[in-house]
Amino acid sequence: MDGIGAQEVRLPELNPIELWEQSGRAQTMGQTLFRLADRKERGFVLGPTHEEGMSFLASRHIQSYRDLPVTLYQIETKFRDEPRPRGGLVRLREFTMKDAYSFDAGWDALDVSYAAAYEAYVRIFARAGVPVVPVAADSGAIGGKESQEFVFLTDDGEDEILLCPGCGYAANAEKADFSPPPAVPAAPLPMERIATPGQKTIAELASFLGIEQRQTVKAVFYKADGEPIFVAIRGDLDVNEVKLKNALKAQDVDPMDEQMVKRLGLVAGSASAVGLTGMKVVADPTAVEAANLVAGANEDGFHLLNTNHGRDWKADLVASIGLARADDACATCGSALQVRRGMEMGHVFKLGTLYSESIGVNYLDEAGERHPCVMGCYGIGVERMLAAIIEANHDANGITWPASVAPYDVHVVVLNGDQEHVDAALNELEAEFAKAGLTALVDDRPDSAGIKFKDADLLGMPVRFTLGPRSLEKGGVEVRDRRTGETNVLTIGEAVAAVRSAR
RNA sequence: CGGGGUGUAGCUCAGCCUGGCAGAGCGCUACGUUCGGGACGUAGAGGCCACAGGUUCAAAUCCUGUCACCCCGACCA
Repeated sequence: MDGIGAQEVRLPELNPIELWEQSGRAQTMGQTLFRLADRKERGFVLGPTHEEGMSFLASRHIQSYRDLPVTLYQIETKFRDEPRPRGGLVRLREFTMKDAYSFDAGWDALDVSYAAAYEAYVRIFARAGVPVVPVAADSGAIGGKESQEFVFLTDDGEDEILLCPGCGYAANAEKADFSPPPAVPAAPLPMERIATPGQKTIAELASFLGIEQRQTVKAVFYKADGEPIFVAIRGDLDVNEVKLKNALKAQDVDPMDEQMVKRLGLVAGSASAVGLTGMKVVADPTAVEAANLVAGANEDGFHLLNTNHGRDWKADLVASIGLARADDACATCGSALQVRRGMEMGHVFKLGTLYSESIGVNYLDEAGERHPCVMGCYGIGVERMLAAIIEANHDANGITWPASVAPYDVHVVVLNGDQEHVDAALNELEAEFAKAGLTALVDDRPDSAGIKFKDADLLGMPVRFTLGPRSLEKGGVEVRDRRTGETNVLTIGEAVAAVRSAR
């Protein structure tokens, strides 16, 4: 971060609620905000992220285009009342985030700051020994125009990632574009009502009629911010709820509950938009473009042959809301997409002027005109990254920390430390560490050597020094590389110098 | 919030089905031996069986409720 000219700061965790009302997120973040009140009943929130705070800080200092660009960052605790904390360090109510925010004069300038942060992230993950894949992502509750996640691929991950082996396209399933299989070409035929007793699912219906699933329309019911939504999508596809939410510009999209389905008189298993009134109809292009699709007749046990959009029904909104799956065609090059699971390590966003407008971060340009700053924000989950570092750097005996992120440079196992000459050598060693600016974890417990060696392996500092009567006889300390097991006996001075130069 | 699971010694767990003395391994304490890749012997200490009710002659065990934690879904770094 410092390397790209970012400035470290530290913001309060305790924020007045007014700041969050100003940005509108007191409402939009809803339940995930930890709220509290002081003795005078003034409202506060514990910061779940710091777009508001950073914008407020920036608004006090940025006046002219000459003040820009500015990137501020901090490494600080965030609080989120998560619906379900889980997985040890993977999802916490209280976690540490490295969060950075850039302020620029215009979108082109943001692209430069964004690219710099992006490149810095690539270097950070490489140095920490965590293999990540940058993927296109949905920006979720943070908002903004464009965003990319850095994803650590692991079967334990919470996210589904689609990867294109052909062109390198990579995206979170929430966001992923793809080309649905083509429709079966046909000229429109007259609509026809037929009996389909007991056929509830698309698979049943298709095999009952001897047609392909892509020759049907699937009806799915949702509730978007309390409003009923009827979704029509070709039978061979599933709905991506994130895309649906974005298309509707809704805050919350959930599958419709049974009471609501009943109240609205919807016939699950035989529903369609033909003749439907009283609710908004959202259609995927696949349902609109194909001809002669089989749809529900809105009567249990009956379906309609040859329904056609425009003639028989009409969508209020047409938007791509299909969920990409393994083996779907890449939208760019047509190759079959692959699916992997992954864990989100970091996320970079082009925020735009969302917060600079609501909080009031403005600058005067060369012409003396006032504009809101164009912002970007960049986060890394520290605990989550810790989990990934260990996942990516361990062997059967324990952790194998990359030197760049090891808690200590050296693990010193002291044997027979009660012997005077061993103790004297240890004092000398510690003095050398101090002089060299190295940190050491010294194990001088009166336990057996085996226990201490096992613990050293488990904790996994990159280098282990063994200091005892036997090593001193051989001329100093035994130096052992945690990963390779390579062992040498060196003098105290040589050993410390070797670690220092390797760091 | 919906679904599933678990709460017993410091830790990991058995015991619960089929009610009847509170258990094991590890750890801990003492002594002796051992001592550079998780040693051994002997002797010990250690419990409101999550909590609150109920059933019963008798409850860790059966029933009801509460709480906490873990796992699966919606949220995200």
